[in-house]
Amino acid sequence: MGRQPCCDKVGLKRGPWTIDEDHKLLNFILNNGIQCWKMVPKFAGLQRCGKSCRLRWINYLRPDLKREPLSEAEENQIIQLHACFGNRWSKIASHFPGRTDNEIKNHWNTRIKKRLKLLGIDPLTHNPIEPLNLENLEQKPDETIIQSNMPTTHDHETENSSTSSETKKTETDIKTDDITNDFSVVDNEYSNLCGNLDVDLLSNTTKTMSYSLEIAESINLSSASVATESSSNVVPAEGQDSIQQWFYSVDSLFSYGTTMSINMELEKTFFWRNYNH
DNA sequence: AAAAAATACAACCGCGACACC
DNA sequence: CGGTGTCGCGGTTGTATTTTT
Repeated sequence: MGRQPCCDKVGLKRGPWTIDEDHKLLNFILNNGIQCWKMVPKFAGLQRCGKSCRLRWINYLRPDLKREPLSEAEENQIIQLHACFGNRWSKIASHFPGRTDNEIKNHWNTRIKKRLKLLGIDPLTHNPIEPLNLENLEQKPDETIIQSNMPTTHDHETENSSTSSETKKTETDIKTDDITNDFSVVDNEYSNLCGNLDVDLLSNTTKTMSYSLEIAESINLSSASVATESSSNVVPAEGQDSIQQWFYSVDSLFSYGTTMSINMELEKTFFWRNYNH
C-alpha cells in the first residue's frame, strides 16, 4: 500500500502564482503565522496545496529574503561550501541569511557549474579536469598513495619532529590497530606539509581523520579539492569529523586554479590519521 | 524581424526524517 | 512499537526571458 498524497490535487491550482494569490498567502501568514501548512490554503482562501504554499512563502514571499542577485563574494563562498557539503543546499543556504536553498541550487546549476568548468575544475568533485593518470591508478591501496603524497616527519628539517609525533600519540585514545598512516608536524612546518598534501587523494582514500587545532597559521595545498563523490561517503568516527566537516570547521578560504589556499587555525601539532575501515 | 537555442528561475515531485497517536 | 501525517530536502521539470542565428 503506497503512501497517500500530501493533498487531494483535484481542483487545486498549479503553476505560477498570481499577485492575488501572493497577497492572500502573505496577508494570512503575516496575520496568523504558520501553524500547519496543510491548513494554510484552506484558511487563506487559496486553491493550492499546503506544500505549494510553503514553497511560495519560503522561496518568494518571506519578508527577509534578499532580492538582489548573488554577489561574486557569495558565489565564491557557495563554491567553498559546496566543496565541503556537496549538494546539501539547505545546509549551504543556512550560511546566507536571506537566501534560499532553491536560489542557491539554481545559481549553482546555471552559473557556477559553468564558471568552474571554464576554470578547468570539475564542479562535481572540485578536482582539476585532466586525463586520468593510469600510473597512479595502478598504485597500491590507500596507504601507498597517501604516503607518497603526505609528508612524513623526516621530510622536514626540524629536530623535534619525532618527539612531537610521539607526544601527540599519547594525546589520543584512538585504537592504533586501525591506523595505517600517522604523522605529525610542529609549528612552522606547515608550509612543507601542505605543499605536498594532495587533499583530493586524501579525501578519496581516507575514511576518517583525527585533528586538533589551536594556533593561527596559514598553509597552502597543492590540490583544489576537499569534497569528492567518494568522500561524501565518509563516516565520521565517534568524536571525529569527516574531512569536509573538518575543513569547514576551520573556516577555510579556497581559491580556485592550480592551488588552493586555506587560512586556518592550527594547533602547534598538526596530526593526521588515516584509517582502513 | 523571426525562429531557434540557450539561459534563468519558479515550481513540482518523490522520498526520507521526524513527530504524534 | 508500528502506522500515519506533515515537513523539509534535493532532483527535476516547465516556462518566461534573453541571446544567437
